[in-house]
Amino acid sequence: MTLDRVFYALSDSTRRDILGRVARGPVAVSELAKRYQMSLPAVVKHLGVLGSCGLVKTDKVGRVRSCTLDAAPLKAADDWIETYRVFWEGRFDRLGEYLNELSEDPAP
Amino acid sequence: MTLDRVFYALSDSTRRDILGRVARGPVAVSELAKRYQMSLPAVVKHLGVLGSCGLVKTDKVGRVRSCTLDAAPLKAADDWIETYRVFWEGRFDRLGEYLNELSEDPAP
DNA sequence: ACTATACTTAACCTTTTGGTAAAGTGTCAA
DNA sequence: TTGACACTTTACCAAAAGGTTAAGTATAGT
Repeated sequence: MTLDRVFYALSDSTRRDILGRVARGPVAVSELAKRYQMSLPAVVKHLGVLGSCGLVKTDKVGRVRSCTLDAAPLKAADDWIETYRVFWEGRFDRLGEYLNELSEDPAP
Repeated sequence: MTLDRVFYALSDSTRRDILGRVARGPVAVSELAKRYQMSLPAVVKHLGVLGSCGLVKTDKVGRVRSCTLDAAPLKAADDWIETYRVFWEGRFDRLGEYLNELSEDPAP
């Protein structure tokens, strides 16, 4: 599922850092790569992970590929986590309604 | 980092489904395993992933191990995602303050 | 004591991930 | 036109992930 890949993309600190950087505005791939102690192809692979779940869009003009953030998939991730908010907020008076939101499906 | 493991734990639909189940109350391992088309050791491995990042606590009494939800790590994940909320809500009037929240550190 | 239950552990297998190095391609600029 | 730059592609590697089966251990019930 898409949600799988979004959460997976977020499970690496380099990729989260990349999101932090592209959130500030378009960045070139090589510019981005300077921030990390790894080869450029490695950074490109991380961008591939972020791109395949839609978190980062790229646009190549000339020889420069610019990367920008698309936060829409983060909303999907947030919506999923949101269901559990009552548990860490301790609003057990609202627990019932939240439990009803949780699916009762047999298997995934 | 812990956040790595939390997001990683959430990147699998079986594990997310397990969270949905334990949220409803304590469940035994074998009871849980009945829901999935995989062997019991496979389910135990998923529980290991969920346990190692703190999302699921277990308590063995007799020969039965009961699993319960601990949503605290979800709050950490939510806090991270929350920083980006402005991007999918399109509140670009507030963009500036959110950008300041994003860390400016050189490398992770 | 015997047996079924509920895990637990171990060994193994395949695929995916995250990285590398090195060579190739396309574009800009002097 | 020549060279530097910005990727891009390819081939490779080690480790981790997700699953399997099979055997082992501890407890509960008869």
